[in-house]
Amino acid sequence: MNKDVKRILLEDVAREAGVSTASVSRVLNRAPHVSERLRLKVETAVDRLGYVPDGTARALASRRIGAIGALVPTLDNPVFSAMIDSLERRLKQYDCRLLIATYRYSLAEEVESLRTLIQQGIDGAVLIGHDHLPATLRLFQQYELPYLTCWHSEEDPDWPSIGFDNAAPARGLAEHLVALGHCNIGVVTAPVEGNDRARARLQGFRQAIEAAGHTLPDDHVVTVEYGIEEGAAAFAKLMRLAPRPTAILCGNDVLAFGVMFAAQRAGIAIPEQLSVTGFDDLTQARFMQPALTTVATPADEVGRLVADALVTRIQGQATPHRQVLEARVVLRDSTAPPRPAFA
Amino acid sequence: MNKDVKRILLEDVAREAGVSTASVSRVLNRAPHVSERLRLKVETAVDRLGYVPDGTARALASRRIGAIGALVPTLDNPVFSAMIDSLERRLKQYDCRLLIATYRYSLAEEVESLRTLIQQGIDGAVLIGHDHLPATLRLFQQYELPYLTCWHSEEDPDWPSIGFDNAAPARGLAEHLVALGHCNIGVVTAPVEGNDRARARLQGFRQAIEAAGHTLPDDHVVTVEYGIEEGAAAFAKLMRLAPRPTAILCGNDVLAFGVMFAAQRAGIAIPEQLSVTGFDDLTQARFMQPALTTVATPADEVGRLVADALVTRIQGQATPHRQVLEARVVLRDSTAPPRPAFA
DNA sequence: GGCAAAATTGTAAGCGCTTACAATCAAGCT
DNA sequence: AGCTTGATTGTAAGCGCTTACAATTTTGCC
Repeated sequence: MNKDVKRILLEDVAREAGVSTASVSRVLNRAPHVSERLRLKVETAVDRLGYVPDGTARALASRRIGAIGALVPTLDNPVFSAMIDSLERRLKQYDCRLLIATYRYSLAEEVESLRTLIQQGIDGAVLIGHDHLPATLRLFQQYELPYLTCWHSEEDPDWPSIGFDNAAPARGLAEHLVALGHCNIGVVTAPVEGNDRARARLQGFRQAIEAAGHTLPDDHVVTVEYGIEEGAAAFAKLMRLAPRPTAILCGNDVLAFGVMFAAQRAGIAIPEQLSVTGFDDLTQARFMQPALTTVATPADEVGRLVADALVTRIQGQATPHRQVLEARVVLRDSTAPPRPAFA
Repeated sequence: MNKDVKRILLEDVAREAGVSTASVSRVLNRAPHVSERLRLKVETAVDRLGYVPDGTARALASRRIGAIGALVPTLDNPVFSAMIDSLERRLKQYDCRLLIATYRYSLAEEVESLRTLIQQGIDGAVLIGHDHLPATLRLFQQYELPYLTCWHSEEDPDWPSIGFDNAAPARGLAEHLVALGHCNIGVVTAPVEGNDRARARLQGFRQAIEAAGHTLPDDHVVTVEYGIEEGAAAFAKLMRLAPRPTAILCGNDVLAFGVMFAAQRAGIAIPEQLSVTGFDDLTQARFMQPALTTVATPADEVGRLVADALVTRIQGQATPHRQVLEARVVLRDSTAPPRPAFA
């Protein structure tokens, strides 16, 4: 928007059409009680003049922005970029734009980013996960802003959500390993602080292992940042244990890829000598050698539903407080019974 | 922003501080000619009241938005999400937000998205690549909006750019294959229409091959959409040729992954029986078995520099019309001399 | 100390649109 | 025909901030 361009204003359209500015505004905003004749006159004038409404003035006068904010830990993670991608496409259908802010898994930065977004103007916001600072909630309340969380399924009156259960499929994965006969299982997890998804998955792993009468000692749980290298490093650490774990549960696919690559390099055969599982079902997972057993997360669906629900809420209508989608275990070829007493 | 919240206005701050609204505004906007005493009074009042300025009003009055738009083909591609990620982080340092719109490689949709962004308010925009419709340029000119393109290095007075040469490293890759002794080379490319990067890479491949006195027949060039599956399908198609190519140049890493996976599945050894190259150097590339020879693209650097340059331009200062960064061939283990007369 | 120039602060007019409310008009009744 | 009712359109007051311009204060200098 430039100050020295002589722009065509709503007022000009009104003059051209021989009607009041209010009428033009009504036509433009599809208000009820507008006669066909008026609409026609205005529409003719609009494209004769090539009028383009000014979004900032509209926002100020109407207290509506036409944009929502999305706060994600990072776009580097394909599950988030996939979700954002589908969210953005859907929002477009509602003439709603998308403001993105990342916070590198720092909840404090999340609050700050949210504050900025609100201040600059958004009609609503979506957050990832269930872990947030109290200040985040307060901002939403203070500004009476519609909001949603996603990617988890916690029941919480403060946080409406659209997501899936992270613990259950994690449990499923671990039960699968236990059923195959594994009793010495290692876990690679992302840092759980401020990351309820990672925490839920870890808990799911642990529950299933302990329910089967085995244990998950502290030294069998390796926490690393997100990344293939990090997964590889975690593998190395777990392989120093004696006896070596016969299976490794990973908090996400990327860590699993790292484990698999490192195992390959170390000459450890998957799944014969080591079973490995992931979580997310990135496209790559099916193509790994062997294909990775993991959990399929509905990234596209989450994005789409979040768009629908948030827009609905912004329009003042209610939407379900909690929508739980399915995240299903996908058994492939990276898991097998442990090798009989080799380790 | 909600209509029924009784919000604290700049006027309230002015009253509380016992100064005029103009003074408050000046302090808030770090204007020159403000005494220390005034600043102190205002700042005290601001945090006593917990005042938060209204972005929409500010935007309307000042004709500045505090946001830039980014138009990308898709966020599904990790190189773009990485670039956007770094762009967003850098913009945050300038107190500038990021609006994202995707257009699924449809230039017509790109124009429409840009129009929407402009209409709703942005201070500038960044586009991917050099291929755009004339209407896109016209929008920028009509609104006198600062803009930038990235991810390419074409010299063009209409399109300032920050990127890298796509053709040169592609040529480098092909020359490398030729030097190894390959003379029957296949190419897998993304659709080149509206995608100058893909086109430049393809041209680079062709130039090097023909410069070496070989040919690149039409049936040796397979065009597929982005995706691992698509890469695998392209592999299958190329392997139906007789004699089979001894090397495959891929337009990007993801296609190369697809080729590699399919080759593995087909029992064709890389690089012994088939050399493969990618483009982008995604993290995965180094971890493939064998590690993928590819081209490292400076996604983070592009994001950072785009933020810097765009903000500078928005402030009315000039920046270089064209910045060419380095995209370097990374030789790894997926290429080798062709097997002596086996095919 | 007195005056011009520079620095600081205040006044008030917008920025371009929406919308409450008032005014007008057509239609339906008795 | 006269009145009520509801649909349509117009009037004009903001939305909350910035900034040109005017007013005021301070500073520098002779």
